[in-house]
Amino acid sequence: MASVNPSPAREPLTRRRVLSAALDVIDRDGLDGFTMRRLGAALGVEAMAVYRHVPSKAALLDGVIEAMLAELNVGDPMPADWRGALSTLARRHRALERRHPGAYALLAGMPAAAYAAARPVVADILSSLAEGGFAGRDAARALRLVVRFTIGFALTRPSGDVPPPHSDPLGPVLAGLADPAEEDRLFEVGLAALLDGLAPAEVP
Amino acid sequence: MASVNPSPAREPLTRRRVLSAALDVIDRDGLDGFTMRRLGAALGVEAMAVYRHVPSKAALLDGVIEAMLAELNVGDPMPADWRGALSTLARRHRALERRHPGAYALLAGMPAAAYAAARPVVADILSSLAEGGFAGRDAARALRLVVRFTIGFALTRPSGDVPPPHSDPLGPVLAGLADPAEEDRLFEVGLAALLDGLAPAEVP
DNA sequence: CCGGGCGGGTTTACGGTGTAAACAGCGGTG
DNA sequence: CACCGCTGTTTACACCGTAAACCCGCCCGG
Repeated sequence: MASVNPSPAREPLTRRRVLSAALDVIDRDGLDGFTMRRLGAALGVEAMAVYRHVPSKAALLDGVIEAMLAELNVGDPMPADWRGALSTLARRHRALERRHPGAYALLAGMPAAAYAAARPVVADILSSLAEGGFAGRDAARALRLVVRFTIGFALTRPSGDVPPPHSDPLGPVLAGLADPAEEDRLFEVGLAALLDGLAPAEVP
Repeated sequence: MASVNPSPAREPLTRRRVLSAALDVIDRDGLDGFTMRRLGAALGVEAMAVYRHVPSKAALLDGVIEAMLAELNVGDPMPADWRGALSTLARRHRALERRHPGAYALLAGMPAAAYAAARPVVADILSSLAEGGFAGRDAARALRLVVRFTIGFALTRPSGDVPPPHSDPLGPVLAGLADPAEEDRLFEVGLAALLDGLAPAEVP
C-alpha cells in the first residue's frame, strides 16, 4: 500500500504540532490552566508522549514564545520612516496580544535568544532607524524601549473593577480603568509620547 | 502571671506576621518557590495554620501586593513640580523592585483596588500634576503611564545571556542586554522621553 | 471552683501537577 | 526471521493547594 493511511490513524506527533497545540490550549485555558495532561488530550495522546519532542515544560514554553514572536514578521507592510516602523511594530504586538491573550504573558521572561525569531522585522526597523539618524546604540535602545513599553503595558493591565467611584482623591486614577477604549487611548498617548521623546538629537 | 511568656513560646500568628514572612520567603525563594508549606516553616508553624489568617493563597498574595505598595509612601521627599514628582515615584518603584525582586512581579496583575495602599503618594503626585497644568483626565493618564512603564520595564527584563556576539543584524540589539548599568541607562532614557512627551499642551 | 465552648494549630486526606522509569508495539534493516 | 530503535503508554513519585476532622489550652458564665 502507498503511504496513505488505511485507517484514519492520527498523523505523527511533531515539535511543530506540539507547539501549535500548546498555543491553542494556552489561549483557551489560560497559562494556569495549561497542563501537560491537557496538552496531551488536545493532541489525542498521553501526556508523556509530548516529552519525546520537547525536553521539559519550560523548554516547550520557550518554543511557544518563539512561535509567537515569529508572527510579528507578518502583517501590513512596514513604513520606511522610523516613527512609522516603530509604531507598526507596536501595533503588531498589540494584535499579537489580542490573538493570544493567555500566552502573551510569556513574553515577560523572554530568553533574549528568542528575539531571533523576529529577525526580519527587527532588521527592517533597525535600518529605518539608521536612515532616520539614530546612532547604532541609540537605535537599539529606541527599539528595546518601544518593545518593552508595549509588552509591559499589556502585562500591567489592572484586574478587578474600580471600587470607590466618588469623593476619593484616587477617583480620577481609578475611573474607567477597565474600559478597553480608554486602554487603547492610554496606549496611544504613551507610545506617541515615547516616540516624541526618542527622536535623535538634531544635527543641523 | 503577667503576660510575659514563661517559656519562649512563639508569639501568636498574625495577618501582619504572615504577610511579612510571605514577602521574605518570596524574596528568598522566588515566586515559584513560594509554597504554603515553606511559608509555614518560615513561621515555625504548619502550613494549614496560615489559613486561619488568610482565606487562600491568592488572597495572601493580594495582601503582599498591598504591603509592597505601601512602601511607596516612604522615601526621600517628593519635589513639588510634576516632572520631579513622577520621576521620584519611578525611582521609588525601582528601589522597591530591588528590595523585592521576586515579589515585584505580582504588581503585574494588581487588583486595582490595591492602589489605595499608595494613596498618599498618589494624592501628592496628582496635585503636582494639577498645579503643572494637567487637566484631570490627563493627569490620571500621565500617572498611570509612568507607573505602567516602570513596572512593565522591570517585568520585561530579558533572561538568558546574549548568544550571537558578531556579524548579526541583531547584534546591537542584543549587546549588553544583561548589563545592569545599561539597564539603568535604558530606563532613564525611556522615562525622560515619556515625561517629555507627556507635558501638557501649552496654553500661552 | 468548675465546666464548657471556642479559637488557633495540627493531622490526615484528596485530587492535581511535572516528570523519571519501565514497558509495549511496530517499521526497517541485518 | 531476528533484532533494534522510535514512538507512545503505564506506572510511580514527590510536591502542590486546601477541605475536614481533630486536639488542646484559655476565657467566661454558673
